[in-house]
Amino acid sequence: MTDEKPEEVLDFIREIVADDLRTGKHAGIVTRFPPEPNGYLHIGHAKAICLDFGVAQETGGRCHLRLDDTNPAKENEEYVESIKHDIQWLGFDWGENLYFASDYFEQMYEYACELIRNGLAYVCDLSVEDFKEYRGVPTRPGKDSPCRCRSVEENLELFRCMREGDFEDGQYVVRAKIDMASPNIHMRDPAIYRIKRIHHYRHGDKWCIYPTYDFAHCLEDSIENITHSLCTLEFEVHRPLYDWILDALDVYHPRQIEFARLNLSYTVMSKRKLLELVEGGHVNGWDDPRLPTIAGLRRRGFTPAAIREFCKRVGITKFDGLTDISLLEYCIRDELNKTAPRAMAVLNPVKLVITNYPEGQDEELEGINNPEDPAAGTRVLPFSRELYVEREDVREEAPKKFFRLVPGREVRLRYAYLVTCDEVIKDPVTGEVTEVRCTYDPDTRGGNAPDGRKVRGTIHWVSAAHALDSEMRLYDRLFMTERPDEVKEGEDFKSHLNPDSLETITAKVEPSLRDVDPGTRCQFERKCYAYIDPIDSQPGAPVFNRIVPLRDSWAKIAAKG
RNA sequence: UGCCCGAUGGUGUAACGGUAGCACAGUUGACUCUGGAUCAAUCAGUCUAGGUUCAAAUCCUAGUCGGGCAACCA
Repeated sequence: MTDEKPEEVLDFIREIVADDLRTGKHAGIVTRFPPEPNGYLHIGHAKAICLDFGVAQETGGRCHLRLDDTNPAKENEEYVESIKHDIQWLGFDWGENLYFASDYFEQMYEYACELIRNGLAYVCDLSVEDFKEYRGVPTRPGKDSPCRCRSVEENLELFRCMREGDFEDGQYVVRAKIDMASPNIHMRDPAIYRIKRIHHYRHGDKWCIYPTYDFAHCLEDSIENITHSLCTLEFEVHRPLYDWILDALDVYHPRQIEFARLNLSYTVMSKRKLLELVEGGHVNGWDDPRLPTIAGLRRRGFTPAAIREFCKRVGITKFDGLTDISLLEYCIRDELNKTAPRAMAVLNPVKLVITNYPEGQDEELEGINNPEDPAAGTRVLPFSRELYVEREDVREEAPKKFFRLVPGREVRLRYAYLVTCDEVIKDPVTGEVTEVRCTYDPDTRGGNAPDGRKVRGTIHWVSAAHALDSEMRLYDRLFMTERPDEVKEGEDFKSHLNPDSLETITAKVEPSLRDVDPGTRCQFERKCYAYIDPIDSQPGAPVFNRIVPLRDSWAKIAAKG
């Protein structure tokens, strides 16, 4: 018998990396995660983070966190801090390797000068409209800017003046001199420096010219000695430019490799749309638990491990697909099933009275904290004559396969007693069930029948006198359609918002939860996994966020009729 | 209409010229003091057409479909 582990399957990027190590192309691996600090990170970034930091970790290399802050118009410190926090929370560490693209501005300026000196860049004064006009369209070649033949000296001087602030925004731009007829638009003399009199959140007004992404990014990678520059598919067409600039400057040349970004069903992932949801008040901030932001998932109660596991299961390819949100839900359930202590909470309560239980009597029963983890121990559950049970667990009439409270049937109260339902009392006017009356079998304390009779149904309950009233937020998917991005003429993605994505209720919760620390998770048996909101909870008054419902196979049976 | 990229069950992926496998979702059954979990079974796939080869998901060509590219955004 061999117990060789099946070799972990490598995705195509890890294969390239492994090859480069094997052939000695690189002695060590250096990757980077380069977010622009203009928004909060979301689960799509988590995929990239797991890849960038993961590859480094697995190969004993390092991964830089680099804030790609080359456009001060939308960037700020709040975003920088949130990004750092989210990455750390996810479980990754950049160590000493925290960098800012803006710290390379002086070097980049020099590089641009070098390009100019080598006749590979020029200062152009075409207006934005003319710039577009000259660029042409994908199917038609562009034409050379009249500025293309400006002398090196003049270019250098103009560029210096640009930096000095002698010109208006947009008056001049520096362009790489490549090929206006290239079938790749990005090679048609792309802008590499523009004038923007905008206060930079880190460098104040030191600069009024800023490098563009295409010019800056490859140089950032080069300066940091990145070996593998991993990015998403939309940058594929930029790669020739990435390569051109590094070759033109004859500097260290990392390899850019593109992979598919993550798309998740029933949500949106673009920064612009997330911003719109936040600013439009459709959600309550960047950490709204309905959002796919890292902050939102954290607030919802997801764990870093579950998110990492999800990213691992999604894999890395060049296929731009749509991942089913149920995979994410599976990952968190899978973890929490093993780790989350159980508790009882009645979300939609109806009173149950045990008519043969002595009035005024109390007793303490023992509940198992986690059947999946004996080490989690047990806890005390107060029991009394009047309880709350779930309204949906009560029916006046029901098919045989409904193993719950129906007159004449016996069910088990979890960890308590077997009770027989005698009567379902309804409001004569509304027809709503107001109370369930049962009799209990005193010999079944703990829930076991001494005569060994089988009872199929077990339901959860909370003692009415001991119950804690707690706010609970029931979250559902933010959008009603699988691909909210796909909209009909005249619609926008917001028209697919789910109006019932948040329902706030007051639940009856077992008293053991009263003083549990905010930030902990539990499973409400038969209902859901929940997270004690660390922000809104007060001492003695926990507020619960439903992370995800438990799988509910009864719902499927019931739905089929 | 130009260029780049992609295509394997419903979904996400593996197979690196030699038996199409895994996971999620679905379905069925077993078990169960959570209609949870677990276990078992099951459904279901190589975009199309040519070519190369003893042998093609894999290599080649063409087509089809999908994605990306025309910010002085990243």
